[in-house]
Amino acid sequence: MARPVEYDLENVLNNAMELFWQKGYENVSMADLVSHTGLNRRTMYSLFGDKEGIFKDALDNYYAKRASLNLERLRSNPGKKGIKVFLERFKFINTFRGCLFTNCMGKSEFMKEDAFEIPKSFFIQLQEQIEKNLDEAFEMKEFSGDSKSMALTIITLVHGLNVHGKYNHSKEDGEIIIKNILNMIK
Amino acid sequence: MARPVEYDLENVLNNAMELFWQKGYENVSMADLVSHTGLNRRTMYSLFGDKEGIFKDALDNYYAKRASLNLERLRSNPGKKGIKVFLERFKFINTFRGCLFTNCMGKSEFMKEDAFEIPKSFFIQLQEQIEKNLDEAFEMKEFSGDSKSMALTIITLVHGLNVHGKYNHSKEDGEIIIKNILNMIK
DNA sequence: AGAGTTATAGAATAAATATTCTATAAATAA
DNA sequence: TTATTTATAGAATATTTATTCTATAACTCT
Repeated sequence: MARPVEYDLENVLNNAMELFWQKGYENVSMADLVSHTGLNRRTMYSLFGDKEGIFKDALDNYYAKRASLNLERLRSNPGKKGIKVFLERFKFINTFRGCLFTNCMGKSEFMKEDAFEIPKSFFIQLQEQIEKNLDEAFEMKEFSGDSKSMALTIITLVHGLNVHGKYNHSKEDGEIIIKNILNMIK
Repeated sequence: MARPVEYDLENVLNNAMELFWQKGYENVSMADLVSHTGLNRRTMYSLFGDKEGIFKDALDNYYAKRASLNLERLRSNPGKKGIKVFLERFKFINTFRGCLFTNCMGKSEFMKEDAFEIPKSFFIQLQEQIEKNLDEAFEMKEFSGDSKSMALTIITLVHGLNVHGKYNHSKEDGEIIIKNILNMIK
């Protein structure tokens, strides 16, 4: 019926996500988005409405394609194993650019926007899932202690790891902390 | 010799700092700075050069007036006591706006700028001082373990606390983590 | 008092950047 | 084929926001 699209939405969102991740919302211009996604300026607006629309869809994409994998890793490996698998992904993070979600907290008034619900609910789910894994670990005699408090400590260390990595580009530090966390679970 | 100033530099820097802290570098306009500092536009430029100059001086001010106090608390209270005093300040943070330094990582290319040295060296000093306090704690039989690894874990939890507080405005969470850290030192 | 110096006020300018507009192109269904 | 629909290209416009300019004010030293 109409001219077929030349872009791949998947690709467009991934490229936009990378830009926002690398530079932060306010430091990405529409010109950047146009040149890095290859998408036409006008098409951009008709697809996403405005810059904030692109941003929100990029966050959705990040959740769907990356962040939610962390939940999956925990769910599909019950008990301590899941936490180990989850944490070990951080060893392969070598760009030290932190977490897209957390980096975006710099966006003006972000915490009051709808889009903030995406990261917020993700971290709530993540913490709950870690707690669930710790409860399973308790059943499996791998852990004894307060699973709620330990889950909170773990999620805090994960946040901290993302920040520390930006100040100190040391791969060993990540490994040490991951090892320490796993040692705390016993 | 010349017309006397009407502003108070101390105040100007504090107000600028508050703005950058609250909104992030790119979301603060010169108009904001002018209206919130009460300083004249032109005077602003002659004092600081440009917006980045104001930002850099605000970071210096933050270090001099606030951040460095954390080092002092650790230094003046040897051993575990210092870590306790240092951590307990976080109980009184109820605005959940995170750490000015870390929030600024959203500034474009911040990590490649000179100003980045201010927070970077601060966190290095902080981690070293925590390690020193742990070594003292060891001498005082308050702690036995790897002070290097424990200092790294503590600094990471402090970073994490700042991030977690943004997602979850719970005062109890901070207290739980602080309690947990102190329990780890034994 | 008057010259010299720096501060202030707010308008004017300049630069960056989000958004819209004017064509034109490529497809399909009738 | 032709009408219709949506995509693309890139220029044009809007807006926002950093920076500079033109006066004018307030002080001190001679």
